[in-house]
Amino acid sequence: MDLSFLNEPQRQAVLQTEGAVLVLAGAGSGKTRVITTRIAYLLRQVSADHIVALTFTNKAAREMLDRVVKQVGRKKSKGLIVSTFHSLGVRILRQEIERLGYKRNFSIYSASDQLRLVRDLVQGQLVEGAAADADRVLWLISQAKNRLISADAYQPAANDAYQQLTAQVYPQYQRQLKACNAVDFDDILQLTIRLLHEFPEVLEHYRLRFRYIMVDEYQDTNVVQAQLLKLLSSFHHNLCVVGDDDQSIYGWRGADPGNILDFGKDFPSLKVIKLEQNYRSSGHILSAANALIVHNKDRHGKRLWTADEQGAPVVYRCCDDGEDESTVVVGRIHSLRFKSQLQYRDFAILYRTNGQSRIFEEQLRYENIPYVLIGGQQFFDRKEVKDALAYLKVMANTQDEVNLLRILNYPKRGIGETSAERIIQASVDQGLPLWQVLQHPEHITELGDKTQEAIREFVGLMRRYQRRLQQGNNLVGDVQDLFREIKLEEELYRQADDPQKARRRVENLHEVINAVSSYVEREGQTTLESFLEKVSLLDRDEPQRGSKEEKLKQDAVVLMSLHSSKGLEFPCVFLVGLEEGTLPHKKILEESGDVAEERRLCYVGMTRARQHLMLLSAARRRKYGRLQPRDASRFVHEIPPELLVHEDGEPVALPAAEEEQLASNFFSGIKDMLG
DNA sequence: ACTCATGATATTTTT
DNA sequence: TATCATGAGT
Repeated sequence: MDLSFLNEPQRQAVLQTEGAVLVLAGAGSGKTRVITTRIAYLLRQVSADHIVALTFTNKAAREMLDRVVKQVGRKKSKGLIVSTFHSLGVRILRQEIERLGYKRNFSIYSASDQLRLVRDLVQGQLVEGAAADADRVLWLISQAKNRLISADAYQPAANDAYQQLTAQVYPQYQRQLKACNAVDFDDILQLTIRLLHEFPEVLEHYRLRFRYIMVDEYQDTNVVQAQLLKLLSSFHHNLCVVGDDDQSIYGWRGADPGNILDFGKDFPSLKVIKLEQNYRSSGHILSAANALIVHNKDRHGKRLWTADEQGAPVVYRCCDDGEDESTVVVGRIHSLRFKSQLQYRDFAILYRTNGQSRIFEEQLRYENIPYVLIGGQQFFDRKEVKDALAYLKVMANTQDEVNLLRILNYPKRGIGETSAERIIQASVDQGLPLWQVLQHPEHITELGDKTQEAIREFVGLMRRYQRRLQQGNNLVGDVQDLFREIKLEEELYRQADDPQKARRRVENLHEVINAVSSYVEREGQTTLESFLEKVSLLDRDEPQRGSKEEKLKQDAVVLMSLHSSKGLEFPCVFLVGLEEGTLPHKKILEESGDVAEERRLCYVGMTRARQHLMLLSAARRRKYGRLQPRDASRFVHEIPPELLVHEDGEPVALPAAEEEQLASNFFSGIKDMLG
């Protein structure tokens, strides 16, 4: 096998197939290439179904699989598992979950489904000192699950009212989920672990099968995932993890950088390989990034280098205010686009919080520059989308009471809140699931004739479509007919105050149908269940309209948060809002004090840049309507001045030389067009 | 059941 | 400043 296209450490990482291996892969060091080549190399010795590669996003998984298929062909890669942790978990659960008392058609609850459940539970509780704050409770439950703390084992701190409330709600929440035959995101991993722990034959099956395990972005794993890996690799012990401790930016979500720092403790015979040669950024950019990250303690320690040129210097500029900052950035985009022959899509504006995008959007729109915004409110979080999906979810799992209640009277069909209350009461009294109770509205006393009729009609509708969908020969058509019959579109027009908004919502509704349609086309799958599973695992990168992937293809300036920029690269990056209180963020300074993670975030942003990197801050900024003075971020000061060109508020207009260059490029462009 | 006004609140968000 | 959730009023 030809490995000459790899550098020495890369080659080592590929060839070291046995035992525990930690590949410390710096930003832009070609780690995806290493992983895919490693898989290809393994495939020469073992069959595909003994190899599993885990990633964090579906997109990464898809890309990885594509590349492997390209290298070794479809036939040899058949049976290879390349998936996210969660997909692997669901796969195991669909097979084995009945052992834990769930049914195989369990639903996966989204954040909003969860929130609805918790809200109802919290309302029933009144703990002193805790306002009924479902968000916070849900967050605490999730944190607990991420640490593998079960409902019974949860120990609230005596002085924390929220934790006490959580202690009350957590077990109830878990019971409710089970009653709905539903699992939440954290459960997917948690329950998988439970299966492996409690049923040795299940563990035996998988640990025997998985002879070689590889993990990407290992710095982002949490305790549960680390444990899962330990279990799965406990027979063959061939576990290769790839990651970069300097890019660990999801600590707040339960990711434990300790996993990558202490990996050797669990695997004493560990081989460590460092990939430090960078193939992405210019020398200046790497020097500045290295200079920043050395301020962190507790790291494996890496120094990125490049064989390429030093390139353009990294520029820092302190602007007057936010407005000024946006003008400078947009002005620079204009000039660089001509000077360096860049397209719009080669520029990225990165910020700490999504709220910072607005001012740049305004400026870009004013200058007629196309842009795409990544992040913010997600497609599947929109109300109209959730409502539409709720119908489908209930058809797939009639025990899904959260969604059943959501659609019971939407669109309005004459089952008001009081009626709903009575139905719920009846369900509790009779000890039957809601769906059962609804089958016989006449058994519920106190329900008016009209309401009973409405319920009968609703149930009839649901069963009719359930039957159609189960036949499964026209998924798209069935969904379309359903939405038409319940008049969802009309409802959207009726609700909205302005027609603009309504049209946008209807469009989103159509996108749901498109999503079904493109899913059927792509996967050749036609069951409702499999579609819902895909959607629930938040495969937002499914190349449908509005996805991150699709957006990045257009020729438009990209705006996004630092978090969502990880894994991407751009010829030219603007890192904006480099101020104390924003990056590092105020909340961090006040609460966890984990400045190191903020520094890593800044580092991630800087290392996205290939040729041009500009850091910006503003001396004053409008915040919540008030103009506040701001200090430049400590991170700016941590980069030695000789690695950074400090550019002070000189006029935004182009210097004459650039003007000239611009004109000459313009003319040569015209010449090209004329042939 | 729907509208309107008030006030609290304002990180990041791979699955 | 913008948004959203909540509660009073129609």
